[in-house]
Amino acid sequence: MSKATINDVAKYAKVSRATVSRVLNQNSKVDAKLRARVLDAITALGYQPNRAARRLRAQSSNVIGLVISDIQNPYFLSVTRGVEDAASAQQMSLILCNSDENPDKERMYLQVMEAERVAGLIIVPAHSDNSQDLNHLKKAGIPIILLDRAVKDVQVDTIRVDNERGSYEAVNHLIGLGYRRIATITGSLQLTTGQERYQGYRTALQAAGMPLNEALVKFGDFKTESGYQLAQELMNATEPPDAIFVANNLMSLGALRALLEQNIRVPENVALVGFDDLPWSGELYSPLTAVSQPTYELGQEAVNLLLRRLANPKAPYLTVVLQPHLIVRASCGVKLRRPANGS
Amino acid sequence: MSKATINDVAKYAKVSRATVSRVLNQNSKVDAKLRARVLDAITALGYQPNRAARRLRAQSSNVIGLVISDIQNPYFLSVTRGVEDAASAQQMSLILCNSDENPDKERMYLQVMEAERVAGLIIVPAHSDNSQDLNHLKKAGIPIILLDRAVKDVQVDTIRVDNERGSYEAVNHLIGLGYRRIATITGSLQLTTGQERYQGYRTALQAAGMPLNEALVKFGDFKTESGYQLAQELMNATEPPDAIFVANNLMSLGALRALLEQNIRVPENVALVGFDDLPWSGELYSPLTAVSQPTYELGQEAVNLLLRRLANPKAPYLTVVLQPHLIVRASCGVKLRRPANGS
DNA sequence: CTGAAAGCGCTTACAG
DNA sequence: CTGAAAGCGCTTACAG
Repeated sequence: MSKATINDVAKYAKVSRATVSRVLNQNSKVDAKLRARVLDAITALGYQPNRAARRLRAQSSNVIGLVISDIQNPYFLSVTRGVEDAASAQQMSLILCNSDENPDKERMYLQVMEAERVAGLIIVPAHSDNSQDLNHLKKAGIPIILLDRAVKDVQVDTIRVDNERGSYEAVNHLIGLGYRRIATITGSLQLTTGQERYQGYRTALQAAGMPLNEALVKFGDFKTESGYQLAQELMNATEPPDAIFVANNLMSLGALRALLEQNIRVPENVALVGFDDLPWSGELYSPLTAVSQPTYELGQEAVNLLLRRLANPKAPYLTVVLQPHLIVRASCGVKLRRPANGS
Repeated sequence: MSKATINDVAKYAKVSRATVSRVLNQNSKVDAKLRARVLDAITALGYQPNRAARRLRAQSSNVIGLVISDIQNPYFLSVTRGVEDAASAQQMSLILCNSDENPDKERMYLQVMEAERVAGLIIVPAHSDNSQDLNHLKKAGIPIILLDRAVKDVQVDTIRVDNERGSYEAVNHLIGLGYRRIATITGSLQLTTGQERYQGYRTALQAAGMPLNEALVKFGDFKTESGYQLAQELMNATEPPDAIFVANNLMSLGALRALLEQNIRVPENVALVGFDDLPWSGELYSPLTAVSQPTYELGQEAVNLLLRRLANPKAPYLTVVLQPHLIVRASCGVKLRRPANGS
């Protein structure tokens, strides 16, 4: 069965195609009788307007592009959910791509987004230097929202959390509990999240008058395996840390695995605090104290920023910063070090 | 800056639009000199073909629709990754929707898919009775691949795991360890996965000559909260079970949370085996013994089925069944009940 | 191998 | 309020 087109509907309803189009788009007045005939015809023929044709003609799209840097990361479950909900509330669809932290894949997908003439792009950039590609898209008239990470030399709307403050709080919490050899497993300094979370660690130490010990700083890549490796390195050193702040969720899981394998108890032998909460953080071997990001809201706000930009392309660029908050569970050793009712 | 079109490229390269199109689509011979001029023009103008126009004219699309039933479920991290990888290897993009287990949302999204004229649809159906919508799409010429769950009265390609065998193995493993009051928290019988996993439980009991005790059977909805609730119900009964088989990942996490809150030790007080493995199952409070599905392969195979169907629309419909396997960790109590080197 | 022309299914000034 | 007509940016027989 071939698909019904607007012509079929027009014939069936004995009106012009223009009238069918007007009924469909609801923005101009159509006589009630004609409208009824058109609606009948649509149901009778099972008509679905061809969006490719509409997009071509109207030069506007109801598709949002979403480029994620690592679709395996649970962080994006909730972010994507937020984007999807907000988009579908506006009758917009989502094209989803996974750059896999790979600049080449990212470039390819940006070309796809351009070719699709998406209404706008929400992207978690894979690196902080792709200003060229992004600016190209911007010039092509596609609004861009940067999510989670910033990019040098590109002026666009941005939504992210206050990473520095989040890790400051996490590390400060450990300091308050009396830990003195606090290590960090942090992310790549190529990413703004990596920079900012590392900075929060340093600021907290500094504010407490504690020296920065380079032997206690390990740089990972935000993936599970590096958390696993680096936790081993830290614990196998001659002077291991008494606490570790891990800069994202996957590395925290990797670190936890390494500690378990070596029978190092958390928090008795070493305390652990992570960045990014997980829905199952409370059910982990050592329930994880973590900096929780409002991930769902991050996704929603990204769409809001996009809608705002679409409504007013010349509006000044906005950076929206959401606040993370520390969720205290057992892995930081709060029960060992303080009374349970401690503030 | 307005976008370059094929006309601009043609003028710049001093050839016809047809020639530009031929260079772009690589399927017919173009003189090397002309080709070079066209390629130069494309780079010079930063030209990206408009996919909406191509789709309209060529009546073919390089977009795959993916409708997921619950995007919050970690199960789909890996499935989506598999689909994405396989699709991008074929230069195809993904439109992602989340039906949220809601038949109305699902229907709406199926309409979107039809309107987008996607090349094909991969769907995890939200209920087993939407044959009407799916058959409509099928008639409209859009190939459908059912993932994970079957639907009544609709003949299409299907990819799923052997759910009955998976839960049979899980329950049989518990029986082999000597448990005698084995409860199950299973999913809705509206879903084939719910039916099949429940059936596997019953078959295993039956094969062992054990009676089915209805007090030990609880029906959830595959979401965390129901696992939490039903585990409480089971453990608060006058005769609680000595083991629980939970029919999916989220309910397993919920059950684990309930047990932790009540200080019920796993597996010492009650053993736990789940369906669906999680990347962090080994780092859970009680490392979870679980039936692991080949989720990534499920996603990839779904795309393969789709490509096969696209290549040969009249081919007989296929159901591909992948085998799950049991991963034994601590939560089933294997160490309590058997020597560590037991087979 | 190449170009002129038709047409995919819509939307939108334009005229009435 | 309604219809005839033009045109969005492509691809693809068709002719040469």
